[in-house]
Amino acid sequence: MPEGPSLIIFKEELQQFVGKTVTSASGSIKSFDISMLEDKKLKRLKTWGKHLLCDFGDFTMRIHFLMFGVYYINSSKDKPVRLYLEFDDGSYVNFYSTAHKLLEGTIEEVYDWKTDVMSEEWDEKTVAKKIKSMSDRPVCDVLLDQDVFTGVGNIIKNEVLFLTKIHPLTQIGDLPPKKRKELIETAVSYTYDFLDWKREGTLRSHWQAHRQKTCPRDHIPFHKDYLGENKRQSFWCEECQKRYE
DNA sequence: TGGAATGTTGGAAC
DNA sequence: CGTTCCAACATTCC
Repeated sequence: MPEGPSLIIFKEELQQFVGKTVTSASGSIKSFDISMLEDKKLKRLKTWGKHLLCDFGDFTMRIHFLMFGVYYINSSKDKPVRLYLEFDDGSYVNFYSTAHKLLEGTIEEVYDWKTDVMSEEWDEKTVAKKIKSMSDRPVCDVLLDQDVFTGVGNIIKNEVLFLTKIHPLTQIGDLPPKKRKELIETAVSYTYDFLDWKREGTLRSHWQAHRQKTCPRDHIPFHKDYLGENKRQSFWCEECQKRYE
């Protein structure tokens, strides 16, 4: 389900549990002992890209929603529960199809928010510098690299490449400096647009390339293929998206 | 109705 | 031992 902006919304919706203490915890998680969460107070929630970080003081639980992750607040659905948490005021939350991991120590040591597109600490220079050492990687891969564009997912990738008129297989090193800057800035601005549209419930109607059949600029058919390291679905227009070489 | 999809991980294989 | 590959996870939509 989620790319970075959705995690911001998740964090807001789950904020009601911050400051409350877990009275009961169960589920099908195998990566750690769920009973560790009992009697622990949820101190704060943070996000790093697509990671939801639940700070319990001594440790942090990282939740990843993968493709189909979802949660239900004060309600359930008829599927196996990955994690059920009940709090001291009787409220509860169920997580389904999520991946959980326990992180010891402080999360500040583990995560760098300078690359997190949705973070206040996001820093263009840091990203520009990282990209410099990746000259032979195609842009479609670099945009999905969570250590470079933390929080960007496949939809954002397709839309950003369309907006910047860059062919997905263009290598980073072949982009003129001005274009490279535009790529970075558009990744951020589009991600904020994504968040606004997600809140409005109008995200899909704003897709110009992702899952589209025809280029809205010149009305010729989009190309669709599975590109890059992870063979992710790419939609692009051979006419208006330039392949720099 | 089967296959693909807003994603990542961990372990096998090489 | 480093890298690459692939199954696994799980649900909804077309």
